[in-house]
Amino acid sequence: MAKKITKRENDYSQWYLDVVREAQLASHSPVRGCMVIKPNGFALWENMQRRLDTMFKETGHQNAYFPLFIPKSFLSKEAQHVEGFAKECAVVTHSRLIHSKDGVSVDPTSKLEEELIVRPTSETIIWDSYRDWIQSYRDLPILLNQWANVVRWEMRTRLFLRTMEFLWQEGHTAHATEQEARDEAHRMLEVYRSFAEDYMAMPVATGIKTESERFAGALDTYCIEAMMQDGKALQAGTSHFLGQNFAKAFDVRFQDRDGKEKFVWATSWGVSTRLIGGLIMTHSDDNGLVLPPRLAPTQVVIVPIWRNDDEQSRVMEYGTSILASLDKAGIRAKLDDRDQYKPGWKFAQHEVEGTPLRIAIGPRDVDNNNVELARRDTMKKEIISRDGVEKMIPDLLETIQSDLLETARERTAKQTRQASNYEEFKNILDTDGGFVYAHWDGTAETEEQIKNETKATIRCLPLHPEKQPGKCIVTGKDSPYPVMFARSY
RNA sequence: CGGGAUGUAGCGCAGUCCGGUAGCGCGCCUCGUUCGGGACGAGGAGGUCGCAGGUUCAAAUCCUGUCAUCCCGACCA
Repeated sequence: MAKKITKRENDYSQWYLDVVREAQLASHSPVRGCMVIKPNGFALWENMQRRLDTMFKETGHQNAYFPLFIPKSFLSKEAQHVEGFAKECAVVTHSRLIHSKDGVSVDPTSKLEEELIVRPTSETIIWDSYRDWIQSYRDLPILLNQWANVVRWEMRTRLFLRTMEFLWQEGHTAHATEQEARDEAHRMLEVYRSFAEDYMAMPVATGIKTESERFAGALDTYCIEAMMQDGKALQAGTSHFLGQNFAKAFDVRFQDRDGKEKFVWATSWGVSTRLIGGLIMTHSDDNGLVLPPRLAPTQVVIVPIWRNDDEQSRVMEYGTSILASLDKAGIRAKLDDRDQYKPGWKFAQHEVEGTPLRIAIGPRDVDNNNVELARRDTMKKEIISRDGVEKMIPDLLETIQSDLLETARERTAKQTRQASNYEEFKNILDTDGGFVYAHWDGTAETEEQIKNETKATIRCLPLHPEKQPGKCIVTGKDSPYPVMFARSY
């Protein structure tokens, strides 16, 4: 079984690539650093998208769409923002090809007056529009989201975790008051936290980024951080309080109730296809992908078993009725009736693709009015009565969902440690990795030193710090509370 | 972008040192037997050896360049 997948303990990176390939989620494309998302992977993304989209709508947001191309001049309007993205932008300089000896080449006469940047994120082009949309406090708040692709010219890429082009959603909101904008940034962080935990079954730490880790152009960046099986952290989502930086850069003002003209307050927030990488590295095992039922494209697969035509028709009739029951119960179920594959092959295939539940039915089961039920997460099998299927399966799927979260929580808890001095800190990172809480003196210099010496960064500071004074593990200076470090993806 | 490794059929690999016109396993196609954990037999298809130059009578093999992937650094969601 699962002979094509490298064991995690042997080579975690290779295991990850093997799972992505064998579960047919994505493959490398002819374009460096870009990926082809295959139907299995995209179906998973669609389920994530659908749920997130609902959550955005429930919190009062609407979808819109802004252009892929951003005039170069827009990007230079917010100084911090430019600095953050300048090194990783794709630039469109020409608009035409001409025939040449080797096929086609760029027509030098088609050079653009103003070059266009392929969006690395859309703050600038959106705030340019907001200037026209906002005159009065009555026009606020604006609560928009867009589903889009963005491009960041990365040096080193990994499928889903870091690709040059990726799919994401970016929320961009405009508010009359600072408090309202801060509340929005927190509200969306909470949406991300509950999506990660309740749907992905991926426990996350929430917190606030240090100055050096925060989004270019933001005053505060809030994040959800997840711990992967190999002890490395993954930034899974961010929500930014942008203050009035973009309003000032794009001159977006409104007249308030008091008659005065004021700059608008802003937030932005996003999660990307990187979440799929997090999902894989949270639950999957040496047999392949493990998917949480709430997001799995197929929640239950029915594998029929037969030896001859007579058995085939009996088993298929039985399977079809079970499929109908599951459909009625609102379960995403599939009857795998492909005749060219044997049952054993199908078992292995659905296993590697992460289908949460498998029902196997053969002539014996038809005679006894039974089904064989197998859980992907625990690999345990049991025989149950067919009559209980439509009642039991939905409950079992929810059990799997909560078991996955619980297992991941326990693992993350084991991977979360305290370090009281620098030696211990380094030792934990070099042996087990994971989240390490330690005292820090609050300076960027110390943060930088720790990063250079240990490769660990401050993943986040607590949102609601409790006083727990101590001494910085590097400088010995006073620290009000420990902060969370980890090596990260 | 720097250091190391790798690139040969859809996937995994051998062949490269010592140049002589490409092979193995899985998968794929046909037929038959099979079918409760990746079936078996027989027959068959599939590769400009990552790409581009060069050396040579002759290049998967030697030389140069380039691209991609993996690992390690710098950068990042």
